[in-house]
Amino acid sequence: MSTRAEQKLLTRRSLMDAALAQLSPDRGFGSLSLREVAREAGIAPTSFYRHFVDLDELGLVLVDEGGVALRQLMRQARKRIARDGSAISTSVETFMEYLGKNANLFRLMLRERTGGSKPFRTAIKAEIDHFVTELADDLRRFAEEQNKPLSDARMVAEAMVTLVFNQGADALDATPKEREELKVKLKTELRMILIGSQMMARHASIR
Amino acid sequence: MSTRAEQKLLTRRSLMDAALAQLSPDRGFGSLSLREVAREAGIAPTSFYRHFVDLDELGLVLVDEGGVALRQLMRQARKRIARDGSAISTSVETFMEYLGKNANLFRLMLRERTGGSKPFRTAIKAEIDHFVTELADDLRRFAEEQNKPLSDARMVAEAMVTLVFNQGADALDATPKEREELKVKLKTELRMILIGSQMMARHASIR
DNA sequence: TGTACATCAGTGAACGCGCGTTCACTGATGTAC
DNA sequence: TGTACATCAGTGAACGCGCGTTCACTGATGTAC
Repeated sequence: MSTRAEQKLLTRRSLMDAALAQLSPDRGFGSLSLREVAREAGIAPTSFYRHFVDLDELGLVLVDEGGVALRQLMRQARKRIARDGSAISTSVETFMEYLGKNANLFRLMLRERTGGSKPFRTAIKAEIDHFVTELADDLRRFAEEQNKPLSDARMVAEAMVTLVFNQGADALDATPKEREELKVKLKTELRMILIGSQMMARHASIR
Repeated sequence: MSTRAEQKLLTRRSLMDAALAQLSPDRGFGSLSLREVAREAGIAPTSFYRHFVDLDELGLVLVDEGGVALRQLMRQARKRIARDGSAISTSVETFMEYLGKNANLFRLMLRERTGGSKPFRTAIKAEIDHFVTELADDLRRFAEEQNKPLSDARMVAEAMVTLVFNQGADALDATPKEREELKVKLKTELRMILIGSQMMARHASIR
């Protein structure tokens, strides 16, 4: 690849990093300004337009990256579960690890899920939906392997993802100690849902 | 009360209503401007300062109103459960009814819970926390009455509230048909958690 | 390899706009006597 | 009840500011021959 094109990609990346860097518990993507992002990236405001038509376009690319992170997370969790067992505990640990490594990327996904512009919400919903679908598949597979049928796998997956993402948002702003408590709580809650679903399946099959 | 003071209260109310009216799936409280709110309320921008020091102060008053709505909701649900039984189903129905009647008030609570300024998040968290505490009390009481002990009542209440609020946020922007599906899903998920908790309590007591 | 031309990422000046906030004001309402 | 004064909700002009966006430009990099 030519030097010029490489340089362009580097600048593009620094714009995206600049936007991510400005996110915080107090500041959502919607409160960023183009000038601010360009300033943080070290380029003139007008140069921004060489890379994106507006801030929203940049945001959507970040959401794509968030989706990639989610898929990586899912793959990593599967690998570890295959090795260590303990699906719930391992999943929660893996999730929290990814959360720490990509704090602002997750912050974007968690916060703009509600409250962003329409294309934003749609894009994030699509990523999460994909995640839920994969989780539901896994749940069905585990249920079959262990011969413990469960009821409404998709619903179970949705509820689990809702709880994980919400506690994840809390974990982002929590102290390490609080984070550990959140993990314990999260694992317990996920277990409740799983057991509840198994009981409902058993009860339904007896009828 | 004198005419002047009454009029002032009316203006204050119309400022609050104006702010609420501007909220939508696309627009959070953070994107409102003082001038916009004053315009919508039909007063000069400068008159705003006769009522609030800034928009955030107005927002916090709205959060208080949200808290009041939550407590009303809780009281109403208790009354209906006492009459009709079916705690989960009745609670979900009552919640959705309140959601419809105070859409933008709930939108504020649901969205600014993450993403608003610090005092905002703190105030909303306090309201939700109160709600969770009351729910946990109810859950314990029901468990005792029905002689079906449950494990970690507070955790159960938190998980339930998380699910209810998240689906509530979705319900706000859903068609009536989707809303009905959300209700069914929500009831099933809450049942899973409750049953799961009961099973965990039983298992723990056997040991 | 050297030369002449094309491309294009990044620039700086300039624009109009809505914003939050200040200030001195107005005139209706309220109060004291 | 009537009069003189005080209060204060609402006003309109004015301010400085950061914003997004346009435009014609520069000069290094890339390409054709």
